[in-house]
Amino acid sequence: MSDKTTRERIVDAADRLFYRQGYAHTSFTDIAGVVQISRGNFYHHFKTKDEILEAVIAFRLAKTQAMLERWEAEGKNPEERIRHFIHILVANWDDIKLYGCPVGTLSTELAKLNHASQEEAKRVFTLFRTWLCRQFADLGHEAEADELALHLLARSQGVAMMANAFHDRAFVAQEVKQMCDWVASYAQPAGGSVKRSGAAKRKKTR
Amino acid sequence: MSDKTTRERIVDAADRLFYRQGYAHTSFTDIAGVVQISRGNFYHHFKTKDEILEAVIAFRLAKTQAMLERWEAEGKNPEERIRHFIHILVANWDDIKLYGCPVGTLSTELAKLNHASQEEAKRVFTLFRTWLCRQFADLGHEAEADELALHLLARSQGVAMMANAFHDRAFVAQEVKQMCDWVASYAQPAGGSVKRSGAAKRKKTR
DNA sequence: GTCTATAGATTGATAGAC
DNA sequence: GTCTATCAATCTATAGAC
Repeated sequence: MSDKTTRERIVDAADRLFYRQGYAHTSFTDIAGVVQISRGNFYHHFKTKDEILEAVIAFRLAKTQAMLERWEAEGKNPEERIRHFIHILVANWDDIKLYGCPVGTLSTELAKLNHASQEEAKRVFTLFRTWLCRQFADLGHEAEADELALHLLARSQGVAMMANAFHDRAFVAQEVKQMCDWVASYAQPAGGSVKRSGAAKRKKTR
Repeated sequence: MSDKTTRERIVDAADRLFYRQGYAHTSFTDIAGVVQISRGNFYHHFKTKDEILEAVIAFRLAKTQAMLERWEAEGKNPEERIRHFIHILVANWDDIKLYGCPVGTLSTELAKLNHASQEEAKRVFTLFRTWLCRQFADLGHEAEADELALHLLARSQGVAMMANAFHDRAFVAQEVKQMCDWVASYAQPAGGSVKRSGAAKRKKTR
């Protein structure tokens, strides 16, 4: 931690503060307070506040990419890999409860600000989407892979939103289980007697 | 429009601006520009910016309540009423694409600001939740009604988030159809041969 | 009820000493 | 590379004339 460059420490602090307070509401004073440098010193590392945001987004993109590659290596099969994604909701419960999903909340905030970096921020979503898409394709559902990826992305975003609004951990756990079951229904050999549609139409009785 | 009181015009303008720009990023100057009054004149109607937010939230609660009562009266049965809810995503597509869901985005912003009115803002969610809960109960699913309401609320929030991020109208239409089909599966006489999963399944021991 | 003028604090950003 | 001092703009909020 102490061997990080000042620039890295600024990005680290800004990353956390943008997540917890929002971008617009986080000031140089806030970041300086965490990093323990003077406000003037900022401008040796970044010319504008927007540049800090760009660095934070690049940082998040890199972190996300690394995480997806880790899941890719660790998961024994696509189903297990997708479950890794779904379980973010459980693993990050404490943060999501308080601040929502970092990807979704930054995306919506920048959209409202009509910020120049909004498209770049949405690329974090695209990383997940593309990765999930490939997993579903590997499960043998090439034709609908992207559609399934978007569907799962939407559901996890919705659950994160409800978690933030209602702080109901049992609901999150239940939705996580449902999503895992839904993925499992796509991991079965296709073309059999098991039918599903969209969300998860039908599942065999247990 | 022109026969509205100045106070009402302020709340109207603030409502729209808070939605499109976010609360923190909307200034008195912005609102004054829309309402066409001087900044000083604000304080004759509201003591603080927070008071404007309170009025906006109260306004949204009243609007939502009225809308739910309209759906209640217009819908011939619970299934049709719930479809009214789902179709907000289609009816408000243009706004959602640009600014997301007004309920969800205000809720997450106030959570990040740790704003005093955050709980009040979340009550809009609760209005929908309670209303949906009663519809599912009327469909004969009392035991799991609240769970189903939360599930549907989460899904619509997730779809709104994806709509805002990817601007994919076809995806929204498809998800809307899936949600309607899902509701329909609960409108069938229970205990028959139609099986559903998703939120549907019997609640397990908890 | 609406205005102008302005206070007082904070914002993002700059200049220059060390 | 870090600091202090400071600028100009903007913010919420107040005071007082009309």
